[in-house]
Amino acid sequence: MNNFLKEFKDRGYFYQCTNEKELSYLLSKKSTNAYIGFDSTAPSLHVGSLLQIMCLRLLQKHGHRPIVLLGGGTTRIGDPSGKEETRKLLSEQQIENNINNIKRVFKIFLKNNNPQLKPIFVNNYKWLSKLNYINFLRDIGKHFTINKMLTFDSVKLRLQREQSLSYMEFNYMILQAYDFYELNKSKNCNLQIGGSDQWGNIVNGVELIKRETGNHAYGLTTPLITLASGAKMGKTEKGAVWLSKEMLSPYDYWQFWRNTDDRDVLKFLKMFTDLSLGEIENSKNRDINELKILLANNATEMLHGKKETEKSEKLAKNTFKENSTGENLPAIKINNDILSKNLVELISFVSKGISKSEIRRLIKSNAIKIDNKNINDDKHTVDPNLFIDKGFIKLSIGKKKHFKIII
RNA sequence: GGAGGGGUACCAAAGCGGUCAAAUGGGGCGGGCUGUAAACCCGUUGACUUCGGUCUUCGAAGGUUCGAAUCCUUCCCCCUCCA
Repeated sequence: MNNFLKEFKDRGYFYQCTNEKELSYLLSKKSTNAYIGFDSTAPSLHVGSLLQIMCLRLLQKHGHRPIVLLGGGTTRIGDPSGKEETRKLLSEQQIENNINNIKRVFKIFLKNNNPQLKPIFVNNYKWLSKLNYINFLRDIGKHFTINKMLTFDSVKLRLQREQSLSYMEFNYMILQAYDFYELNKSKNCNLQIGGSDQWGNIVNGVELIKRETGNHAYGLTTPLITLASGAKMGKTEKGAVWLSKEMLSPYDYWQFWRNTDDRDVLKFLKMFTDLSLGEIENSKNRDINELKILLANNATEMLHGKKETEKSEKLAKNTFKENSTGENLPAIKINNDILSKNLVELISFVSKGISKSEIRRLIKSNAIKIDNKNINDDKHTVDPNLFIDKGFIKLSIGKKKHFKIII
């Protein structure tokens, strides 16, 4: 088997594939251009797309060239796959902004000095917006039968559930197939990768290419990752795990990985780090918490760089080490005025966004510590003398949030 | 176009004149256990509060009533069925 495909499988990226033999041969024979389309409905991608990004990275590592399609065209339509209801339509401006933000993530993950392997960015709006309806129906539409389209899961499920599926959405798969066809012609792209829910769309593209041009193109899908807990990956209590430091701080990103379920750690090391499979195999018996740190460090470094990663690791150590004095925590400056008021006011100032009622509740439920000492009186006023020795106090809210308070 | 069903807190879903800041479940938060995991247990989950209370919520706006999430009117939105 081709090296790329082998690693693809060994890392757990593989779900299914059209004509594996031929694809394997193609990938061994020459450098191939492959594309993945990304949804541009949000200003950033989140961890849910990370597996796809890792696929492109792996591709690049094996000497193939990634094409990133940021669907300005299809985002305007909305993919019905896996969606229970019609999605909200976005304005042109929003989509453009999203695309620009998302590009930055790829520039990080797919950075490469070899000009032959640099990612190619394409926006399908460029060609989709130029389509002429009549010509499109005649040239492309003739290859699609409604009979077949109705059998695709994305369509079937919506119909079964008696949920409305607009004609617009119904056309999504044709447009995605057309994208592949277009990229095959203009960028010599012979492979499309996607999540398992994209299978139908991808196969349509493969067939369209075959019929229109006689070329052989291939599709490869990745499994849907579910966590050991059964939940979908990528969402936490705090919302989506974004791949942008504006939307999720490097520290929180690090924490996301650090908090991986025991049962998922090895799987994630394979999927989301560059550590070689051999290395991972050898570390198997290491302490589980060490492995989580290894995972967090590798994953965070890939996205946010070494410096931010080291900072995050250090901050984590500081935060969770019992009785740490807290000097390395992020500092928050307050003034004497706030200090002279009670604790509720102080916390309210430090941790914006939580209500005073909530703070009172926290205080009553023993969640608040000052210099590691519990305070459960909501009328407590912080003694300014505490600042004398060290020049700051450590304020803890629950076990995971700690602040260094300076005057 | 016709007939019916529905919009309740983060989500799902009860309530159908006062005892409703609104059952229950999920999620969140906090505590316990522990390993920043899982599982489990407990508490909590509108805001403000001098802890006595006060104020604002049940699609929107009006109205009836001592009193409305609950009744009436108009409007907006969603869904199903028929055409």
